[in-house]
Amino acid sequence: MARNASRAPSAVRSRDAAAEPEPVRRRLLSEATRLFAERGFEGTSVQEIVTAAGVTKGAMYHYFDSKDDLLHEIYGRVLRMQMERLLMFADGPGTVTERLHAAAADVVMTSVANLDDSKIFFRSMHQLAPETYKSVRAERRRYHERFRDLVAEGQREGVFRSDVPADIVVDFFFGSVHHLGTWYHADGPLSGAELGAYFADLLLRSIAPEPAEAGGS
Amino acid sequence: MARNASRAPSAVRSRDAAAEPEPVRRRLLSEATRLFAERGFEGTSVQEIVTAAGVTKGAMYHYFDSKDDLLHEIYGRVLRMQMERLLMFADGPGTVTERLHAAAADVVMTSVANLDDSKIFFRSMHQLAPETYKSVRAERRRYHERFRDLVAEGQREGVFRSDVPADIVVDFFFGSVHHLGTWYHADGPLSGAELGAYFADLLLRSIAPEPAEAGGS
DNA sequence: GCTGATCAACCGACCAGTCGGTATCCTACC
DNA sequence: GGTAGGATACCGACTGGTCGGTTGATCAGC
Repeated sequence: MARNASRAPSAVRSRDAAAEPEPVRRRLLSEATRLFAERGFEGTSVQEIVTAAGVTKGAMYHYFDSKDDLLHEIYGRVLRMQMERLLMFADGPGTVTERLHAAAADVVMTSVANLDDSKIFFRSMHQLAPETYKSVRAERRRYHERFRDLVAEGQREGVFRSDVPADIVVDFFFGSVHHLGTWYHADGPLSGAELGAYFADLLLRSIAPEPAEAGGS
Repeated sequence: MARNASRAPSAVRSRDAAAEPEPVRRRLLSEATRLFAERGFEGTSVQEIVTAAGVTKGAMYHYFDSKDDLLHEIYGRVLRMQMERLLMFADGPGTVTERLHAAAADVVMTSVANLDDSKIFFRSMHQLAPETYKSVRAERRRYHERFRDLVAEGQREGVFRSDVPADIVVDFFFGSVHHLGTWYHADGPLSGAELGAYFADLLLRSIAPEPAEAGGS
């Protein structure tokens, strides 16, 4: 399994660390990510991936069960990272408005920082085997639910409007986030942080309560 | 024998329109749309498409230059329809707020009414040949630009906030729209019209100017 | 000298596109 | 009103090539 993936056998193994900055498994993952983002999952052959990583198919099938498994691993990494960061903000300090703003801006920033992952996610997810596909969707759903709970919390407190279901707000917002891969360019005039600020701002404004508007229940 | 697939030709060709509800070309397009949405472009073989349409490959290559061309035709139909509807609202009567709201709600409704097209669009666009890809993107850009001009018009009039660039507002909104295909289900509790109303409302609110807040120019 | 890591050659399945052929219809001229 | 001749619509076997995955051999470190 992923035995050597995490820890570098510092001493003898690869004596010159610079010669092989990434172990084979990791190199396969990052090259596959790049190629899948560029040409799609079906448009990339296993041969292209292993050539890019400087190994042969035998090495790839030593570390991964299948091409499908490779894609699944890419998804797993992204999902774990995003969930971890969301929890950090959602369960952190501050008002619900501040926490939602921070989480929203953060997911935009990490999405543009890992734009290849964003491109792959929705373009290739349906290529996974049905079972794998389901597990990825389930994890994705858990993420959305935590985000939705944050919105619902603000609605209960009365700091967000309640006349739009929290689920719809979340789908609305994440549609925008997930589509960054189709138009954002890192070499454009807009940094990830700036874009995150804009997006978080648009989200918060769209669910801000009416300031005047007499009435309530 | 696929001869019996379409009953008509025996007597008087297909003067009786009901005998063959869809001509071959149209049947190929609609079956291809369904299958591309279900399995992706690369995941669908030409053989599967023609079998579903009840014809053979010869028929498909009689009407289309290539598998690529088939996808291009699907895109062309969608793009023409959407642009036509956008212009109807954007150049129609009403205040800029009313026109933007109507256009936004409409594009959501037509997207869920043709959900297969939505699914295909961003999942398979990059599979097109480079030249075809460019022309589709160019037409898509023209659509976005018209929408952006509508937002910019409201900003100039002062009925929308100007502290978020109109381009970003449009990318934000269309991200949400384009992702409907990944989560919306026609048999869910939410009709296309309801969803359109919610989305258009979220958009309009996100760019509504500060009501109180002394000072704006 | 065993074990995990990696290689190179290979295989069966599949796929987009081609091509020679057939059936039906349209037009025009007799 | 019969028919020749061209055009249109469609068939289905075939081809050249690619792809995911397998296998037996080899290499390097303990």
